[in-house]
Amino acid sequence: MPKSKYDAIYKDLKLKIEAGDFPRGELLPSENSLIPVYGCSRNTLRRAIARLVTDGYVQTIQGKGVRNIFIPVEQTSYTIGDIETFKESSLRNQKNGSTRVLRFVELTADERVAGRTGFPVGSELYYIQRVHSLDGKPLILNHNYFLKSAAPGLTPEIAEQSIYEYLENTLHMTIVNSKRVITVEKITEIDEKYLELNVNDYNCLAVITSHTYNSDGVMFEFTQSRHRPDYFRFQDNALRRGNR
Amino acid sequence: MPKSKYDAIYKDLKLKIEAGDFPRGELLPSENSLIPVYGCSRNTLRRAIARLVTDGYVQTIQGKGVRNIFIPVEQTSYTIGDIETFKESSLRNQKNGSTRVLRFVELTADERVAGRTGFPVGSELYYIQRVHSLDGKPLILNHNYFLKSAAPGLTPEIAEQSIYEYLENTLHMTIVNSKRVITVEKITEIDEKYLELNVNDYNCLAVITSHTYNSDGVMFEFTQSRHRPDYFRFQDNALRRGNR
DNA sequence: GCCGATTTGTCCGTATGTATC
DNA sequence: CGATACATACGGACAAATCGG
Repeated sequence: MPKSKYDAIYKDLKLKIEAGDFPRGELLPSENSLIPVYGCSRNTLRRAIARLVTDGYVQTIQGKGVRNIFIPVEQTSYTIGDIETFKESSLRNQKNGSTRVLRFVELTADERVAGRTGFPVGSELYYIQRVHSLDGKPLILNHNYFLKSAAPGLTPEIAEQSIYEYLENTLHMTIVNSKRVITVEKITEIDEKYLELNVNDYNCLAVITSHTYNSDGVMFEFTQSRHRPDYFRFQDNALRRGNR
Repeated sequence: MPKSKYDAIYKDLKLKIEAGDFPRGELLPSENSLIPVYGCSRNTLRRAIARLVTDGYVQTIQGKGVRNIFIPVEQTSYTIGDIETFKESSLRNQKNGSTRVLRFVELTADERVAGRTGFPVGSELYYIQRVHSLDGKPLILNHNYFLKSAAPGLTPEIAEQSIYEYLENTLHMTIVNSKRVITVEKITEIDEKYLELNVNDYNCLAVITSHTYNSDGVMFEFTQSRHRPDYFRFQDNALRRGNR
């Protein structure tokens, strides 16, 4: 359900582009010709197009038009500049995702935990360790830390389903943004065990470290996601802004 | 030099935030109070703020205000959602970057090259192999393919300086966007040799594969950047758009 | 090279909706 | 409930780039 007019236009254009309704590499109909089609103002249409630009679907050239540069990509990619839960990603890829909870404990942040996560010393936290599998193959080992005061009532049962669903739908929390860092790290014995890896094969893996914020401005989650290197794929569309 | 009014406001607010002029975690002055400060319309101010949101500097909450969520980060990070050249990155980090050209050849894309790069079979290409070092330490091994028709006149001398500077300032090409994929791959003998790695230590590295487009809509560059795993850092700020 | 038509980029003012307090 | 703050939407004006005659 589109939450606004420009969002509806954005989604419609996106679908049409994905469906190949516009020739690849060519220009889309001009803004002025699309305005009557959608019955909107120019600003509204331009807002929809701006989103397509950041998605890497089109590029705009002043004086010429809007070029379709969409290329169908591997659907198996893990994430694309948006916050997406494992469950959402599984559904999008029409795969059979499953989650196993390895550990579920409550703890108080000491110096060591505080330094690692960024939570203040003394914070009451949930620490959850989970393995995400796709079609039965373990792909991701997750270490989650949730601030208990912001995400109260978490249980192992919820962790096995979807924590974000619980936070958003039951607690009505609004998740806003997530600062992520991707690095490559050495494999630990825990990784080796739960991701069924062999040091003699790959001896490192991809790690996504993220600090996630809600609309109260509190960092309520720290997560370290450890990904099997042979299945890890992270996509991005970068724009050149330069100093011009 | 700001290229527009909203860009000037964006840069000014960004600097003020980085300088700590606004209390961290608190709300910025409201839009209405900033409008007279900058002498602009509300739309223009909101456009500047929208950029700060995508940068992860602030978050906006309807009915409340704009919260400063800036956290100073490691400057050593390689890249942040923008296309940045190695030279620009070195300067930003105030490091002493240097580039060594290992190979510089012209070739015609055969089946194998075409499949790997995405250029059509028969394309005339430059193939350039380079090592980027920071403070004398080799960090990145680059395999660049440039479309000769779009980037004519490349030389090893240019490749040792900055190819993008040549493309943008001399050829007046406008670089628009770059589709990137990050993966983790096994080390090859070439990596081992030029990045001074040891298989017994790390046996894989971070790989950024990118397809870059100019304003003519032609993919003129394919590049594979192979990064030392112990120095690789990729930052990102993801926004939760969900389905709400 | 100039001119005019087309197309995107920037900016403004206003009105209305919605969430917070 | 009212005041405040951000979100959406509209319409208009002018600038800047592109392209064809």
